[in-house]
Amino acid sequence: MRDLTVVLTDDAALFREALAGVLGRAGFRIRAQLGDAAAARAAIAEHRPDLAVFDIRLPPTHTLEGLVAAAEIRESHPDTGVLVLSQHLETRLLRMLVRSSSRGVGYLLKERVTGIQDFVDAARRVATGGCAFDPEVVRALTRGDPLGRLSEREHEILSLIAQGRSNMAICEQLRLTKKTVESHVRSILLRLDLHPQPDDHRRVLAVLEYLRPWSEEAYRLALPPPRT
Amino acid sequence: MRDLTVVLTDDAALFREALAGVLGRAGFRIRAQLGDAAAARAAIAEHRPDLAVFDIRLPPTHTLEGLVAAAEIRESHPDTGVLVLSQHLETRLLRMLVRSSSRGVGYLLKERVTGIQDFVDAARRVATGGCAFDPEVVRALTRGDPLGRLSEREHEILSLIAQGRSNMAICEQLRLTKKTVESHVRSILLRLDLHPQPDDHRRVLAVLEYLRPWSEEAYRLALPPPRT
DNA sequence: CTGGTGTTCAGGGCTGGCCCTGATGACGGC
DNA sequence: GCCGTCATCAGGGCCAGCCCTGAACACCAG
Repeated sequence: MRDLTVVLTDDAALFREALAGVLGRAGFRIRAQLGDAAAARAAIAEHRPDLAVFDIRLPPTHTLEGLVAAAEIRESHPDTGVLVLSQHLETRLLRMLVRSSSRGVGYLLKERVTGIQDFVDAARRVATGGCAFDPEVVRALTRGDPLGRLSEREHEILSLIAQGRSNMAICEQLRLTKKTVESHVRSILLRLDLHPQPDDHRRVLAVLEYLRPWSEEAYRLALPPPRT
Repeated sequence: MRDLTVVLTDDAALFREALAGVLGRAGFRIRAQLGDAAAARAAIAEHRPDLAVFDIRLPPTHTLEGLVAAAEIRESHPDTGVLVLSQHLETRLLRMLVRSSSRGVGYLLKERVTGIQDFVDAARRVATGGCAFDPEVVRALTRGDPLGRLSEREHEILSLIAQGRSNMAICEQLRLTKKTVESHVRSILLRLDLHPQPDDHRRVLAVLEYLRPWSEEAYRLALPPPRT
C-alpha cells in the first residue's frame, strides 16, 4: 500500500509539528504545513493530498476560517479527505461539513482524542475515504433538532428569552401570569435536555441553543452550494 | 431633475406595494418589485436603478439574505444607492454594510420611520449618493465597541459567561472566590451599559453582546472583499 | 372512553445571582 | 505623593428565577 499524503493546517506551530511527527512516523508523507486557510487552499490545490487536517479556528480571525476552508476543500477536491480538529463541539456547523456526504471526512475533539494511535487510525480512515467522528459528535449528529421538540408556545417564549427579556417582561407581553411563564421556561429547559447542573447557567445555554440556527444560516451563506 | 429609478425587494407584497405607491407618487420610477434576493440581483443588473430598497430579511431563509444582497449590490453597482429596512438594529452587521463607504447607503428601522415624507426624503438622499440612517443607527455607529471597555480579566470572565457557565463554575475554573466573580460580573454589566431594568435579563444581554462579533465575522465571510 | 399533549395557573420553597459598601495591594502616570 | 485602574475579597441583604407538585381545560388520536 502506498504512503498516504497529508497537508496540515494549524496556526499553533508546536501542535502542527507534533501532528506532523505523529503522522510521519505512522507512514504518512507530509506534503505541507500551513498556518492559515488561504495558504492551505493553495497547498492542497498544488499537492492534492489524500488528507487535509484543519484546526477549526484559524487566522486571521480565529473564528470560522478552518471550517470554511475544510468545507470548500470537500467540494473542490473530492478525493481529499478532510479531518477537522476542534476544542468544542459545534454541532450545527458540523452538520454543514457533512451535508453532502460523510465519506472522507472527520471531526475530532482535541481534548477527547485518547491516544496517538486513535488519531492515526482516524487520519488513515479519512484519507482512504472513510469517516471518523468523536462519539460525542456522532451522538449530536444523529440527534434531531432540539428546538423541534418545543411546542409553538415554548418556541415563542424562548425567542423572547433569547432577546434578553426577563420573565416579567415576557408575561406582560404575552398577557400570561408569572407562573405560566415559569412553567414554560421549565418545560423549555427540560425539552432542551438542560438539566440542573452546578456548573451551568441553563438560561444562557438555552439562549445559545436558540441562536445556533441563525449562526448556521449565516455560515451557510459563506459556503458554495453542494454538488448534487 | 430627472426621475429617480428604484427597485424594491420585500417578500411582504403588501408592504412592497405600499412602498411602491409612496415612491411612485413622490416621483420615483418603479422599475421592478421583487420578493427575494436572487430576483433582486437580476433586476438590479438589468435596470441599474438609482436606488435599491431591501428588507433585511428575505426568503428563502428570512435571516440575512437582504443584507447580503444589499452589500453585494453596493460592490457590484456603485452607482445604485442601497436602502435597507429592518425591524431591529443589527449594529455590527450594519457596520459591514458601510465598511467601504457611507455614500449611497441607508439603514432605517421600520418602526421608527415617522412618516411618509421622511421615508421619501431618505430614499431620495440615498438615490443621489447621500446617506440616511436612523438616529439610533447613527448613535450605534459612532459608539465604540462596548467589549473594548472591558479589562482583560473581565473579557475572560464574560467569555465563560457566554459559554453558559455558572458563577460557581467560573470561580472554580479561574481559582477565584465567588465574591470576586460576582464583582467582575457586576463590573462587566455596568461597563456594557446594562443597568438594572425590570424588563431585562441582563446576563443574557451581556451574552448577546459578546456573541455579536462572532456573528459579524461569520457574516463577513459571506461577503465579497471590499474594493480598495 | 382513555391517554397524551399543550396551555394556563396556583401554592410554597429555595438559592444563585445580583446589589451595595468597603477594603487591600499592585502598578503606572503625572 | 496622589490618583486612577485593575484585581481580589469580604459582609450582608434581597429577589428573580427556578423547582416541585398539583389542578383544570381543550384537543386529538386510537
